[in-house]
Amino acid sequence: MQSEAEFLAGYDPRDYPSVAVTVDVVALTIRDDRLCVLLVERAEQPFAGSRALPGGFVRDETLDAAALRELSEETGVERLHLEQLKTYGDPGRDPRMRVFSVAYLAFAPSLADPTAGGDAAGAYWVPVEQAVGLAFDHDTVLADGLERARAKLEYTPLATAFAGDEFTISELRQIYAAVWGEELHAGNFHRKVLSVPGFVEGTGRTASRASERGGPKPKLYRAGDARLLHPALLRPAREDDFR
Amino acid sequence: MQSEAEFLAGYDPRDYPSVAVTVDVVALTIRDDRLCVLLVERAEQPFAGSRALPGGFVRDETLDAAALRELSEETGVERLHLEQLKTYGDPGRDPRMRVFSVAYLAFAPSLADPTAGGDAAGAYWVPVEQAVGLAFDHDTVLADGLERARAKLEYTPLATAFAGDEFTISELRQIYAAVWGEELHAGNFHRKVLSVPGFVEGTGRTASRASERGGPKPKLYRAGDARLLHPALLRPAREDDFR
DNA sequence: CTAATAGTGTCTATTAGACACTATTAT
DNA sequence: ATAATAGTGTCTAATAGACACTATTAG
Repeated sequence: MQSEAEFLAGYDPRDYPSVAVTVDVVALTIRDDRLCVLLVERAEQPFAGSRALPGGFVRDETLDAAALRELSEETGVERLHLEQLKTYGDPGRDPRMRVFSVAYLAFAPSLADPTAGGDAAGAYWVPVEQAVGLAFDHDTVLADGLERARAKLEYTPLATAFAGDEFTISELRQIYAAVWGEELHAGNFHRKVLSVPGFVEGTGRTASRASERGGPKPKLYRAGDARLLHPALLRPAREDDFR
Repeated sequence: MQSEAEFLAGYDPRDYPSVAVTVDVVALTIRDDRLCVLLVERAEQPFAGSRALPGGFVRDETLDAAALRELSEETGVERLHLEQLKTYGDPGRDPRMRVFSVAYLAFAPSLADPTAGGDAAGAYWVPVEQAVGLAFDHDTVLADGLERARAKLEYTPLATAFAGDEFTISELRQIYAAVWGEELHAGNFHRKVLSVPGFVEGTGRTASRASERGGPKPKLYRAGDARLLHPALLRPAREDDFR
């Protein structure tokens, strides 16, 4: 039998049909209490002029690094949660060649408007309900990312990744409301968040100002050390989700 | 600006460095009340002679189809649950070239011993705790697959994918016990399963024989139409999982 | 007979959620 | 003053889990 070294010496990668691998990022943030996704306007073919998720070819780097790089090219990265979502590889999803796209999901605190960069003519945050008709199969990718985000808020403390370093319980509640698209009972939410060990920890400080329409000055919290919420913070059950 | 048609005519895929995409499958089943994973012994370089997850290069097909095909080559596929797990693409994870592996997770009912096929010298079911020292980064892939499987049993009815068409509540309980590695209280489990709408439905029939050590003849059930378990069937909480 | 299992009853502690209430602050 | 908010109290229904109990069957 051939040794591994002999095998590698005789191996020519060009014997195989050419494929490409890209990363695409579903980057989410909350702006004005609305869940928004980062879109770019494509300057290059294919789909020039269409809106798409930010992304690009993977270089000599890990997939995580590629996703972070593509995101950095569009927006100043601060604290950021980044996780792999799913890989899309149907033949024909890109007209150029066989392209596999590894999609990532990112949660970002509210940021300044992004700066266009790389091959994008422009980049901007768009409320998710207005993000339709995207290039490639990005409508599907976005839908999968939103479903993952909604589920993750239930059993992980990732909602804090949408907030700044310090936040109030009300701000956290508005994040949940924006992602889930449902109002949450303020009193019950407050008690629930504080009852989950490690979700948030008090800073001992208080906001310098109350909300625009009055009320006491709320206490400030920061993210705790829990990686999972136990018990979970379940979204209101809807019968038709189960069958 | 170039039209999309002009762009495609001048586009040569060979201008880009060559990469390959494979699928690897974490196929799980229950044998003798133990959770087992399907492994192959590699006949070809690299890692010839090592054990690995079954898998291979993606052809002109969807990723799902590739995973199903690779699995069929090793074992007779029956009812089977198949879902995408995660993509692994660190530079250097394959000594030949840049290889991205899209991992899949499969749940199968107990099957006959698999037949070796394709580039595998042999294929067999191995208890998961004995599946260590695998080729490539497959130890990591397996660990990720196991964690996903354990989590999915909590909030989906996928445990039924490990059972035959008809099964008893005790068989279902032993599936949970094997995947989670914990004994479950028989009485409470029984009541819980029947209380979740759509998890299982009665067949009206009864097993022809009781268990080996006596007891009443159990009723037979089949999988119901629920896609999610509500309320979920949570595994016993362990403090250190949360921080 | 003996021992194990299938399935049910009951009790307790925990939790989700509805509702109510007080104190505080912006306008 | 008015209205909205932060935070807490209380009650009810649902649930998880501990424990107990009966009936049934293999050996």
